[in-house]
Amino acid sequence: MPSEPSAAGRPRDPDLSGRLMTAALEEYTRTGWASFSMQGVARRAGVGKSALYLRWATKELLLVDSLESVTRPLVMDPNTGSLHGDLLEVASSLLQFYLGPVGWVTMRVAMDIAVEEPELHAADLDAYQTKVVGMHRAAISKILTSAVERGELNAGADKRSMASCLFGGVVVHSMALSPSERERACADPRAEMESMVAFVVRGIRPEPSSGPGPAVLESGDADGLRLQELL
Amino acid sequence: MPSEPSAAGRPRDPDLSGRLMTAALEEYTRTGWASFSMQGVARRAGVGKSALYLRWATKELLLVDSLESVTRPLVMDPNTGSLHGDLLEVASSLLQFYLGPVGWVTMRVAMDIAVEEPELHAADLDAYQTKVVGMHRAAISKILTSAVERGELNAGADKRSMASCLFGGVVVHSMALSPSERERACADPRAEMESMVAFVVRGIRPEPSSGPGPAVLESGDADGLRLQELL
Amino acid sequence: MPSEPSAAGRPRDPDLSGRLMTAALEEYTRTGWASFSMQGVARRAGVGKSALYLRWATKELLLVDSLESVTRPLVMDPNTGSLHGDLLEVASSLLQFYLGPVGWVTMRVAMDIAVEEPELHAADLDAYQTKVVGMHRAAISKILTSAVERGELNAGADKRSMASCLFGGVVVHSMALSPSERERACADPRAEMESMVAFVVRGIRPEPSSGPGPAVLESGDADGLRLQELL
Amino acid sequence: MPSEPSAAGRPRDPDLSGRLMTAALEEYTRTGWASFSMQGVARRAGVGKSALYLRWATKELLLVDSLESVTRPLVMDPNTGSLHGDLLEVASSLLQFYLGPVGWVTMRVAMDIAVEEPELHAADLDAYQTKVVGMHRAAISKILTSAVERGELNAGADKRSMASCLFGGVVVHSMALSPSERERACADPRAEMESMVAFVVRGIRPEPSSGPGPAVLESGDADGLRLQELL
DNA sequence: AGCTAATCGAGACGGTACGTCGTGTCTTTTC
DNA sequence: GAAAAGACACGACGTACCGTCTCGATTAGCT
Repeated sequence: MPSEPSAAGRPRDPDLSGRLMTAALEEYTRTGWASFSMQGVARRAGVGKSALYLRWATKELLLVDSLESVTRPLVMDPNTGSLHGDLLEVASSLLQFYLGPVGWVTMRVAMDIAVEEPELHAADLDAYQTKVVGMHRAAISKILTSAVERGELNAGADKRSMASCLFGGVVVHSMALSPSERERACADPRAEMESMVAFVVRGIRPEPSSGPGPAVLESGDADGLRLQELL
Repeated sequence: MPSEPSAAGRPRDPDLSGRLMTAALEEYTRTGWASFSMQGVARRAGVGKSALYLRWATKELLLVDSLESVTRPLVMDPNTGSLHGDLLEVASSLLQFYLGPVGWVTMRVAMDIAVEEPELHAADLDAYQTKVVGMHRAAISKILTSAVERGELNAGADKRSMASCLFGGVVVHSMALSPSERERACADPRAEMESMVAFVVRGIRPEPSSGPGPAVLESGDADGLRLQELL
Repeated sequence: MPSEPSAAGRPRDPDLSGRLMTAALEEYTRTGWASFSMQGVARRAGVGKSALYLRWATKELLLVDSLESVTRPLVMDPNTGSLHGDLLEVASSLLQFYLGPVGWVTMRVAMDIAVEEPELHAADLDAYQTKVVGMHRAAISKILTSAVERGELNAGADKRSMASCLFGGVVVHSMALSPSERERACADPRAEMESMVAFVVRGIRPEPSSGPGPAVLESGDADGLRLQELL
Repeated sequence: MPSEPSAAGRPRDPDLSGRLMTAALEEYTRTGWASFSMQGVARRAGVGKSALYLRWATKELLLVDSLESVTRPLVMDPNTGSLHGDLLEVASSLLQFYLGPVGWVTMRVAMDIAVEEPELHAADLDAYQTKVVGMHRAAISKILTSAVERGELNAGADKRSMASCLFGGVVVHSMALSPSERERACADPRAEMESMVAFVVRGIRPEPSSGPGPAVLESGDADGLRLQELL
């Protein structure tokens, strides 16, 4: 959604906005935020800077729009009929997303927003945080609501905490993978998420009967938490 | 802890590092990350740029050190006797940490490391990651080990997923708070974390009595996930 | 006199040329030549740039037309009966002209033409030069011709040098005046030119009685003229 | 004379100012004032823009200094013993100067000064006008003063007008030459100036005896004043 | 005491990006 | 079918900061 176009005069090139957002994402993923520049995006897209500034006043706004444009297609409304199935769907989707460059960018921008003083570009970027990251957490929340309807979850449960745990778990997991693990996760995200979803679902079940016993979690390797695994 | 000083030659001004970190914090709190510049810090401190570059190679490292220097150490060694109590201690400490500017920067740098190509700055930043996140890692490892000893957690459990969920949950929670919620969370971080920790502990308990539910679906096909092709 | 309008198609807004020239003059007087821009004129007039470029190819041409439109024609056809009187008339007219903004721009453009490579803009600008400077040329030619008829000037005289001296003298004089002298010159241009014209007329008089003086030296060698080698 | 250098800190590269001025002149003569840009000068010299802006705040000041640096060597203090000889020396020197690119530039800048609003860069550029163009006119004035001492000129003569006429005549002449005439003038500037100097000297002589007679001027061609000849 | 070696202020330097502005061309709609 | 309006590629503006560098002036410990 670039800024309001006008009626009279030469109309804007309809393809250009898309090309610019694509170029912006390429630029960002290649160089990171620190070297993300309007100049660079224009260069990469083979256009003048005016074409950019006509549509987006700052590079933040450009990046936000660009991210949104590729995030939107991520439909997060599974309906497998079970809490476990729904969460597995969403979790593996999210993992796939945050393993890709757009996911990286999304998290980094979200962080930049969190770091930024509120009075600065707050208005511009807050909407983004709500839209993109919030969307993901909202998807999980929705699944939890369905679970309440099916009786799989107490109505009074803290759905926000649950959603944060799963969402955060996925994100942190995606960041902590070694290159070889990364490859494996890309190849089969559902298998990658199976264990974590099972863990979360177990926490979600409304009323656990007491009786402790041996867990059936098949673990990962139990060699303690390496630094990379933690973060 | 600025970079290794040398033996011979004129010794460093012992006060200067402190003055520079103070100036860095003033600069950061006044203008935010976006306008945080080495030049600005030097200007504010009334020194040349060399005094900065002799101690810190990048502004990230400077800021991290500066923030660290004013942060009291987290409570990372709880011993409440129960898994729930220990995790609540750690979770609230982490929340407190990631609500403050030190936590923001820490996450930012961690993300930069995760995203960065391994060959770039790896040596520089890995040391940092170890330093800052090290205590978190040690604390969580210790808690989980204690839980295994107490029989609250199966030795073969996927500790990695559990840690990711708790850690990620706390971080995401801290990022998603509105200003007013933020204030509340700062005031009483334990209350803020109570619900999430309870949820996690429930998931951790070793053996659920009943079956895991009808979660045998093979997950349909990922309709709506055109993400990969869009990148 | 904007460039040739066409017959068919949408007719030009008859008022627009005038409005544009007015806007150009406002812009020029407000900001000076350095910040005189087509864009600024278009903005001030509230029209698109095409309306300007359809009529004037360059901002010089626009400004010249605009200035011309508000300038009364010079007195360039004197007939006082004497060479001195005629030249005084023309010289003071020229002085007046080159003291005003129209004269400035005229000289600027003339210099651009003289400096420019012949193949560049030659066609465009030659027409302009003819139009603006044409009357000066006609007037001076006529005066010199009359002087020949009256016997005040030898038919074989180097009229070119004479004209250059007078014309150049006036222009240089107009450029070298201090603000206060400028004011005085505008108030009474004839008095300002009296001395110079007298000097020129003395040189023009056909035949000096005595010898030309001891000017037979072959001029030494040009010590101190290292200019050419320095370029 | 770039702006005041400082005491402390790394000293300025002593050669750089010269290289920059050379690059500036190259740039100007190649492209004219309209396309004369700091950026272009920096590019040509292979330096950053900071090196330019450190020394000259505006491109006008840069150009002025650059011109001065090549104008200074033009020693204009002939001493042939006669008015005619002195003037011929100076006139041919000036002609040579104004036929070259530096001369073009000098005149154009002088015009820009005359055109500019007084309150703008007036302080900056006025000095230049006085220094460079004034220097040339002053040289002529000095010769005239010597002529007064030798009795070749009335003490009460309007030396300013005379200087303007000769100076202006030379400049206008240099601008009005066709390419072929230009070549001829460069080859032998004294011959080119002979006629004009003779004309001026005749005007200068203190008291003409009456008696008209046939001029000895060997004219140019007498076919009227073509436009180019006038300007 | 003289030497060596580092610190430190200061600032030059080659780069690069900022966001604004102006250029001249091009592509539409409007009359 | 030209006029008019705005999009567009291009590039300069002057400022700011980057990280490296070269200075001079300190300020120690080591011969």
